[in-house]
Amino acid sequence: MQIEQASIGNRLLASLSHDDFALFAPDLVRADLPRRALLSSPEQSIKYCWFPEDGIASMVATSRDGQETEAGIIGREGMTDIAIILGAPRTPLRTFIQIPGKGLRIPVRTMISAYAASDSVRSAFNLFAFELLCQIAQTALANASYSVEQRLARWLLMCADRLNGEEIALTHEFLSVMLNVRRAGVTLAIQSLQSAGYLESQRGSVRIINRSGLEGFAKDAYTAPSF
Amino acid sequence: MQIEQASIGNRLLASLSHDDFALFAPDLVRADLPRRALLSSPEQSIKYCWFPEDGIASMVATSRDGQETEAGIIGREGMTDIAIILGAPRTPLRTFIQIPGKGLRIPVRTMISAYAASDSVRSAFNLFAFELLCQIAQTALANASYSVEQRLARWLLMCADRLNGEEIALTHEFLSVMLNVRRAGVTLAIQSLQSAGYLESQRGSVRIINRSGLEGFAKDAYTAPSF
DNA sequence: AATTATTCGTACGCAATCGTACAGACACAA
DNA sequence: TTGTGTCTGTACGATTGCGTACGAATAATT
Repeated sequence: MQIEQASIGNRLLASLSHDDFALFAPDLVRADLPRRALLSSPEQSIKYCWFPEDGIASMVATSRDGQETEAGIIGREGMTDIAIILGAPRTPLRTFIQIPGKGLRIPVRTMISAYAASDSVRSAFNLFAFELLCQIAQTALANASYSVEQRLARWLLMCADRLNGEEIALTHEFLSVMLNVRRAGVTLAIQSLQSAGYLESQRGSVRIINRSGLEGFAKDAYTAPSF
Repeated sequence: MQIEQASIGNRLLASLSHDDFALFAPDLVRADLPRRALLSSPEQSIKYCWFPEDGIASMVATSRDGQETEAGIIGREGMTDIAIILGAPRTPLRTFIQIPGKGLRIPVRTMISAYAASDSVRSAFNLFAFELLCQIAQTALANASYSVEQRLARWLLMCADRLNGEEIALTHEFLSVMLNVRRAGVTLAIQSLQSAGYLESQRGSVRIINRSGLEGFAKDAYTAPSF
């Protein structure tokens, strides 16, 4: 009944040693991650950490006046709510499912004790925390320096890195919130990338058809992930 | 000859227990932090972690095509090169001194072993790492959502939080690099904040004279620090 | 099949910011 | 004092992206 490590699609969990994994296994539960599922928010205390196996979670920075922008995304390479392992009881960041999929969840308490119990768990998770920090810093750079089209290109590439296909199921409206630009701006940007031959798009979905071209267009807004 | 904890102006170090501090004390060296001093960069491996006591260090995200934007700042509330404690051998972020001051440095090796040796050191430093992550996420939000004037206001407030006076010695040119805007844009923004009565500025320096007014102007671009 | 809700394409004027340039003000050194 | 370099104020057109709005296309529902 317990989940076997070999069956796990999340790379962070899969990379753990057998002994380390045993700290998690008894409390791991696999579950679907439906679109818009709220995994954590500033208002409520965190119950579970999630390890996505498919789909993408989005970390969003918000301000009281209603602004919100995506700071980073998390897929099968990582985990949600890094706040927990870093010892913060709450987080100012909202995390929710952007592209549905499935994943494994574990109670916060188990997460904390596993982190405390093993040096190697700590180092694996700390490293992911730092990767996340760097990703967020890149987002800050991209938001300040690059055009809407380039930021969109970056975003699509980062999504594709974390998914199985090159098909990304999202509406323009949704993308506009992530990038903090007009919905109409997304439409134009997608058209532009499409007419350059990098994408195909239908209602509610975008497909990358020329990945290297898209990378070239995004320039240094996008840097390939280290995982 | 060893530095006494009571004499320390860095809050992260000062907050450690006596025993924890003893892990650092033998290798701590106080030194000046002159303007533009490079504390770490992607190209070279990190030798020391720094604990500023006065002055401000800036973490900058860069891309090969020459864009650079500040992701976050570090003053006496924290330490530079969080990468070290999170186990990353290198960092994509450049850290350098923006406002000169002084601080304490410690060899990376000592830092790592102190982190490994004590649960309470770990939790103090992890918490700072998370605060930094949140600060960077806020920067990403600010860059995407707020005007140059508001971003400038945020930045000045964050600096003032980490300094002793309300005097901030920086040129427009320098600020323009931090915020990734035109130098002329900074001049206009400063004039605007000045004519609203929030600031005084002279060549090479800005002084906040109405802090609460400035906070009101910055709106939710700025959130007061938790330290 | 008809109706309703979502999503997308497109348009328009407007505001913010850019890139660039140049001259005046100030600071420091010779 | 005079010169030299740095810093700041200002200008102007160009460009990007915004806010808004409306209709058309596509899905979902009755």
